[in-house]
Amino acid sequence: MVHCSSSFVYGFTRRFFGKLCSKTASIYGALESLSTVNGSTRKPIKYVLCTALSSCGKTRNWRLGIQIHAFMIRSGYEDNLFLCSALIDFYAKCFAILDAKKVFSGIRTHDQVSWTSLITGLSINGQGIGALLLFKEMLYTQIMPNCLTFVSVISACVGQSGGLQHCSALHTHIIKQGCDTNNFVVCSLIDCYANQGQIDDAVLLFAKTSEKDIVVYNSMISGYSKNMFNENALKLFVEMRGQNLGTTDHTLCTILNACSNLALLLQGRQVHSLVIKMGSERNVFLASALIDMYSKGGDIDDAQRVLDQTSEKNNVLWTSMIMGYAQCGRSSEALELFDCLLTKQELVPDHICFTAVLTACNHAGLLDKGVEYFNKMTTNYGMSPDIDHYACLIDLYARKGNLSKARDLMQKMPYDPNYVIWSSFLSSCKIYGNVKLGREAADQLIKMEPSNAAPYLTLAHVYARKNLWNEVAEVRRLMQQRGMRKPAGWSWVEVPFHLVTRLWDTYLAEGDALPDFSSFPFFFLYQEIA
DNA sequence: CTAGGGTTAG
Repeated sequence: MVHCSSSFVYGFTRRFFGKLCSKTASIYGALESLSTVNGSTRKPIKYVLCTALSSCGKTRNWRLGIQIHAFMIRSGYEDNLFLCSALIDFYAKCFAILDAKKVFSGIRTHDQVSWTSLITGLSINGQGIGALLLFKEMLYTQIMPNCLTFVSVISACVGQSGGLQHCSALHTHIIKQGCDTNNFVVCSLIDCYANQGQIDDAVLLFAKTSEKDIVVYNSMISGYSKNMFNENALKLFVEMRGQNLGTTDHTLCTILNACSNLALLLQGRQVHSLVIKMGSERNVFLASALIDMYSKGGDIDDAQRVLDQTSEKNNVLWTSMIMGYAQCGRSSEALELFDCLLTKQELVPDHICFTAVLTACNHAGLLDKGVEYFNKMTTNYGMSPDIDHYACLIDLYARKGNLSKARDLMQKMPYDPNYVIWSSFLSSCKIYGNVKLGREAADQLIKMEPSNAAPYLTLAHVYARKNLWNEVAEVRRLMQQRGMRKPAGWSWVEVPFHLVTRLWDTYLAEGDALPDFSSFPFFFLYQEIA
C-alpha cells in the first residue's frame, strides 16, 4: 500500500492510524505492522513516517508525533533529511519551536527544504524577526532560497516594524531570481503590501500577474477590504465571477467583510444565499462574517439567527454577537448574553470579548458596570487590560463628566493615549466646556495628525462654549495660516446678527456672563446636518 | 508518486 499515491497514504494515515494504534496497543506495533504489510522489504516505512509526521503537524497531534520521532530514532532514520524536515514542520506546527530548532541544528547537511521548514516554523510561531534573521543566514550558505522560502519569509514580514522595507528588498530578490511569476509568491507579496497599507503596490502586482487563480483574486479582494477600499473589493468580486474561476469560502468571507464595512445589508444577504448554495453554512469563518455583516447592517435578529444555526460555537462567534448587540445599542442584551455564557461556563472570555463587553457598557453609559467588568477582567481572569479596554473606561468617565478622572487614567495606564482616545476625550471636553483639557487634547491630536482639521474645529467649539470668541478667531487664523482644509460637511459661516443671539442661546451655559458683543467675530463653525 | 508554500472571522 505504501506504493500507492501519496494522497492515499495521507488519507490512510489519518483514517486508520488511530485504529491500528488501539489494536496493537502502541504506535510501535502500528508502525511495525505497517512496514511488514507489503512484504519483506522494510524500506517504505520512511515514506509512511514522513506522511504521518506531516498529518500530525496538520492536525496538531503532538502525542502521536513525538512517538513517531521516538520510532525514527529507534529505527535508525534519525539522520534522514526528509524525515528531519518533516519533524521540524511537525514541531513548529505544534508550537514546539525549540524542539524544531533542536532538530534543525542536528542536521549535518541542509537543503532548501530544511531551511525553509524552520523559517516557516519561526514565522508561524510569531517570531518574524527570527525568521528574517534565519533567512539572512541562509543567504550566506550555498543553498539558494526557492519560491517556497520566499513565501515564508514574506509572510514573516507581515506585522513587523520595517516590514515594508524588508518586503521591497525581498521583492527585488524575487524578480532577480525569476520567482515573481509564481502565484504563491504573488499572493504573499500582495498580502504583505496590503497589510502595510501599500495598496498601490499590491494593485500593480495584481495587474502584472497574467494567470491569476482563485487565491490571487482572494488576496487582492482581501487587500482592498483591509484598506477600506470596499467598493473595489466588490467590483473585483464581480469581475472574478465573470471569469468563471469559481469562489471559495475565503472569497465569500472577505466579501462579507466588505459588505459589513459598507453596511450593505441587501448585498450581504445575496452573499448569504451564495454561502447556502455552496453548502458552506457550517464554516465558522463564514458564520462569524455573516453575524458581523448582519449586525453592522442593522439586522441584529438575523445575526442571532445565524448564530443559532451554527452548531459549533466558539469565542469568535460569541464575541461577534456580543459586539453586535453592543453596537446596535442593545447593551443590556449584550451584557445578559455575556453573563449567561459565563454562568453556563460556555465561554472563557479573552481580551477581545472584554472589549465587546466594555463597548456595550460604554454605549449605554453604564459607568459602574464598566468599572465592574474592567476589574473582573484583571482580578478574576488575571488579564492585563490592553489599550482598547482603557479607551472604553476613559471614555465612560469622560462622557459622565468626570474629565479629571479620565485624564488621570490616561496618565496612569501603561500605554500612550492614541488618536481615538484623545479625540473622544476632546468631544467630552466640548460637551462639558473644559477649555484647559480640551486645548491639551487638541494639541495632542494636531501633533499626531497635522493635516486633520477636525480637532481645530472641535477646539473652536470648546472655546465657543465658554464664549472665548477671540480664541475661536485664533483657531480660524491658525487653520488658515497652516493651510488647513475644512473637512467635508463643515463650514465657516458668516453669522447674521439676529442669528448670533440664537447661537448664544445654544452655547450659553446657565449662569454664564453675557458675552461681549463687540468682540464677537460674526462667523462661526458649524457642522452641516446630513 | 517521501518534506516545506498562498487568501478567511470577533
